[in-house]
Amino acid sequence: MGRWEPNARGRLGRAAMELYVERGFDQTTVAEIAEQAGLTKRTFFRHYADKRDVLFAGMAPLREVVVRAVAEAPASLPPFAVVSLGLEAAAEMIQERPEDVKMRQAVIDAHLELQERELVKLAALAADIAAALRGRGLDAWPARLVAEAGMAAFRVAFARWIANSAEGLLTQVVRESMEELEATVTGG
Amino acid sequence: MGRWEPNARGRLGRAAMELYVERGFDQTTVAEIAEQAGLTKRTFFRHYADKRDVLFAGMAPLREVVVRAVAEAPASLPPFAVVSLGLEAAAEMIQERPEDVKMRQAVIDAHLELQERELVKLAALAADIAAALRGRGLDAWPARLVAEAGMAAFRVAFARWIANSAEGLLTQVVRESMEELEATVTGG
DNA sequence: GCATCAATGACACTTGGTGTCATCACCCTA
DNA sequence: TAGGGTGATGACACCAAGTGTCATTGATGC
Repeated sequence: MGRWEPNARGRLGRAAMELYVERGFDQTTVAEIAEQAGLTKRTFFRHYADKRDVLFAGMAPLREVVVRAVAEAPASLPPFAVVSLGLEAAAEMIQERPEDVKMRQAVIDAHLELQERELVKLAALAADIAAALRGRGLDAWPARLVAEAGMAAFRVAFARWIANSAEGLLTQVVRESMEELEATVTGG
Repeated sequence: MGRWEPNARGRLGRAAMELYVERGFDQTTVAEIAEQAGLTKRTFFRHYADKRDVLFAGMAPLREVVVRAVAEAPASLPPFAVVSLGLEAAAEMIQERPEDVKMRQAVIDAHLELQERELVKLAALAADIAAALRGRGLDAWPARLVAEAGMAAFRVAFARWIANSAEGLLTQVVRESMEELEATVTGG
């Protein structure tokens, strides 16, 4: 038993999510989050960079999974197929907890400032993918191009999956989105 | 001669840009901007939603140009070609003042919070394009998909144009980026 | 001249976020 | 077993972004 209750970060994160869902993101102050977690405002900012960071702290493992999938994809695969593989791996991870994901997304979709943060995080993910592609020998600009285009397809697939609960597995929607992109860009 | 100097909004915008360039975005307070423009902090927020808004207020005409180009494109053109046309129209507009654009972009690239805002603005532009495509009879999800993919190619082209001053006309870089996307997605 | 209106100023207030120092439990070592 | 780090937290002051509200002021229309 420590002087402090264990898992301060986890308590803060849970308290924040509860309040964000209950009363909305901007009707929640950091002081309230900290109080609910039995801590102080200052301590909140020691665990999370800012109020929005709570919603996006879980993306780190996602990045690892995607980058590994891209790096370990068969050398014979064309770049776009490699990106597709990586993003399907992400989809697999995401769809493990559909309810949590959808609740989180509802909070994000209700606040522009959270969508801003979401977009930079996804852009960072695209940059990671591009770096992994460069590691496979692809030139910098083509790598970035195919990574960003893949992320675009992924974003649309994710939105579609969120919007339509009967949509099935996210991996499947992502794969379809990739194929549809290929078809429509080719001249469909 | 009014009680107040004319063009308060313009003065605020110019003052803000000067200070952002001179000393950096977050070393500039709204009070300083207002003072330099001969106004008060409160008046700044009557003309701009927030400190970042100054950098993105000029995007409205861009949206109009792109949406019109998409709406008026020949009916026979496939969707991706239509998006390409729209974004080339945007490129044409942007490349009219290369120095201003590059200075503005240098400020944005130096601050993550500004990149956040840039990404939502571009996402909004993609949403506008998707809406224009729906107006041409395309279904919602494919419209969004091709609009987002086109914006991805545009973003990469723009970054490439900014990074390489000898790159020539932005319209040309955008067109090449679109073609490269098509080639690489098809299986290059 | 007089009422109205739009733009600005003045001012208080909330909140996010940071800097700084004190405190307290735990651990290691002599 | 005493004592000195160490790391996490609390306490507190502080700055700057952004908002609500009311007063002021010049222009405009009647």
